[in-house]
Amino acid sequence: MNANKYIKPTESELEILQVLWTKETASVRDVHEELAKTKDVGYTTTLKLMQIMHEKGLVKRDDSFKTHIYHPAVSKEKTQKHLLGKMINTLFGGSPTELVIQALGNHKASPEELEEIQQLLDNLKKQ
Amino acid sequence: MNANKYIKPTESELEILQVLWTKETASVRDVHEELAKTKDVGYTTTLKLMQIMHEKGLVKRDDSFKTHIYHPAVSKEKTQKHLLGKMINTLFGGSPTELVIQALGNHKASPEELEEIQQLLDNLKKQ
DNA sequence: CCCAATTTACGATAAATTTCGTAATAAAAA
DNA sequence: TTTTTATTACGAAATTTATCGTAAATTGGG
Repeated sequence: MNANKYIKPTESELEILQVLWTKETASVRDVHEELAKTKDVGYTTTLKLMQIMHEKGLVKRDDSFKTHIYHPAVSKEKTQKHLLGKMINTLFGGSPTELVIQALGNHKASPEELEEIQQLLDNLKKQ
Repeated sequence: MNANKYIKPTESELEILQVLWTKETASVRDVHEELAKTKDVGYTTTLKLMQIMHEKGLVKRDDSFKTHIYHPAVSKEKTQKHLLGKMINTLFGGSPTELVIQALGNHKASPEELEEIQQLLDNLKKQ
């Protein structure tokens, strides 16, 4: 039996996942150099975090070479869904609509994006 | 001079703010009884958290009576905006549209709510 | 006034997260 | 082979967050 319990990534772990979702595959150094662009942090800190993420099952790795190669073990979509759901509950009183309105009201979207949302909305209305 | 720096509420602090935003004004006991409905936690824990929130400037209080009366010092809207913005950046690659699509796709909304979003969308398109 | 009940203050501990130093290991270069 | 460099492993410290027990203060009822 696989418990398969959802593990909530911490703030720092999310930053690392972001990099891995983009690169799909990366060494600790790859990830660290990416993080170092926007953050002042030591190499071994990133290493340690990625090791912990491996223990938690947030990432997989190929350690058949000296330089281990990591890749995400949780999908971006599932993680987005979980954390979004949580935010809707703790910050928007359980109303996804309230969140959508805030998001659209406060953050600019291009006409193309608005059209994309329109189509999704049309689909939802049909059902 | 007032630094006026944004303070990110922790998970627990957000739960308390939720209550205060709804009740507008509340004693520690009021808040605690609300939290206790869904959470197993001691009274002094809630008290301590609210005291810390007061130090941080997240809540204000009237302590001219024995039972102190608290109320939020940060608005729901501003807090939503901040945390939503952060989530858009760290989890949705900076695209509010991606977030909206996730939210609408994964969380049911009523026809009335869809209509509300439609109207907002129409307004945004006009500009 | 005195007692019981409620509330705040305070401090200590626990738990989770982040940080990094040092040593061991492996690989590459000289 | 010897030396240098890069990487991982490990453990400990620092930081942040959450928890609660105990004591002091305040209030209202008897």
